[in-house]
Amino acid sequence: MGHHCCSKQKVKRGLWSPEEDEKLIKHITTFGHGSWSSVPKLAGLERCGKSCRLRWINYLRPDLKRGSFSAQEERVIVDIHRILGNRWAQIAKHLPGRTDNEVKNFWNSCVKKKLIAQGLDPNTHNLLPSHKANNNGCNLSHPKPTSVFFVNSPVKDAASCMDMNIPFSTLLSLLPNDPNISSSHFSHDGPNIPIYEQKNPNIFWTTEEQNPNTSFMDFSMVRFPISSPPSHPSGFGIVEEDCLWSSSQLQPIELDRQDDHHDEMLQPEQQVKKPQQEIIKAIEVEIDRKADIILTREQNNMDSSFESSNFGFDFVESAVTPSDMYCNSYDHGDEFAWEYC
DNA sequence: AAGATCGACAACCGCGTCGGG
DNA sequence: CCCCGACGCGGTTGTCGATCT
Repeated sequence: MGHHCCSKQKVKRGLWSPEEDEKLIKHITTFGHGSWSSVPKLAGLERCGKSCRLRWINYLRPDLKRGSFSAQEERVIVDIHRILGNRWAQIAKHLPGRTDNEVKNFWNSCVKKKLIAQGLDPNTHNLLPSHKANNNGCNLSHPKPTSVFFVNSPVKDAASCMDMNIPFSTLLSLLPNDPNISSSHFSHDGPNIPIYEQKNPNIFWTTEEQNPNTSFMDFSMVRFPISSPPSHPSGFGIVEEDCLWSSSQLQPIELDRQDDHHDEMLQPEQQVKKPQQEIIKAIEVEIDRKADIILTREQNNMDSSFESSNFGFDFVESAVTPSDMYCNSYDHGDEFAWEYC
């Protein structure tokens, strides 16, 4: 039985033999792949085009980096995953020589387990409910730290945080349309920037007024509470999806929507109508740019203590420190450690 | 030594998107 | 505007070697 994608052909399945690899390499290096559907026939392979493509991309490509992931690569993966969720192809783009499949496998077999062992939900990068319960009030049953989360050295200077500002707008393509979410109040550190409030009482969530200890991600001037609810794997299911902010100009961009209550805060000239696809594209570009910054910083600052950063201290702190939990942080050589008690 | 289990990773499957006819 | 094929992506399954019992 052939694949549904190439039912007319007799195709072989399963692992590739060295002979098949050789044929495919020879064909592609000579002629290029062109249309993948025609590759099997031209290369003399009894495989479907899809299988050839996968074999080439994931295994035979000459620019692939083989071998296990470095600690640096691991950190990059965790950092980008925190923003993007399971968007393996996007993550892999920022790890030269690595494929989406490789990143995905590495995540599932290794990183995921590490995060769980640290009491973190691998989907949201927040503390697991069981750990929250165990750690409430620093009770006597846990006189010592129960888990330590090592993060790359935090940034202490605002300039770095500014550089590392996570594209607030980039998050939005990932967001669910959650009726429980509204932009309920605004911060005035700079331009009118909304801070969103999760209304679902079942979800752990605070606002600045409610709890002064609440952590915020600092995206340039955008203050963004990130005790993220589990409504989205990326952990950012907290912003109304139809309203975007340009990270460069910090202007809200309204998507097609009539009943939007954000209008009251916008000057008419600030309201920019754009097709959603166009905005999503722009967001993708911004994701790439920011992820490149992350990668560059990882590469440049492996040995420094307080100069390197993933997303900056605020980001990491808020990602792992719910406001109702007591946390200690301390310098741990070239890493920074959080201990939950 | 042999079978069971586990982990890593290769490969497959199904679905969404895009572009050409 | 619709259809269809190609492609890309993420989730899942399969395979195989290592380790355990």
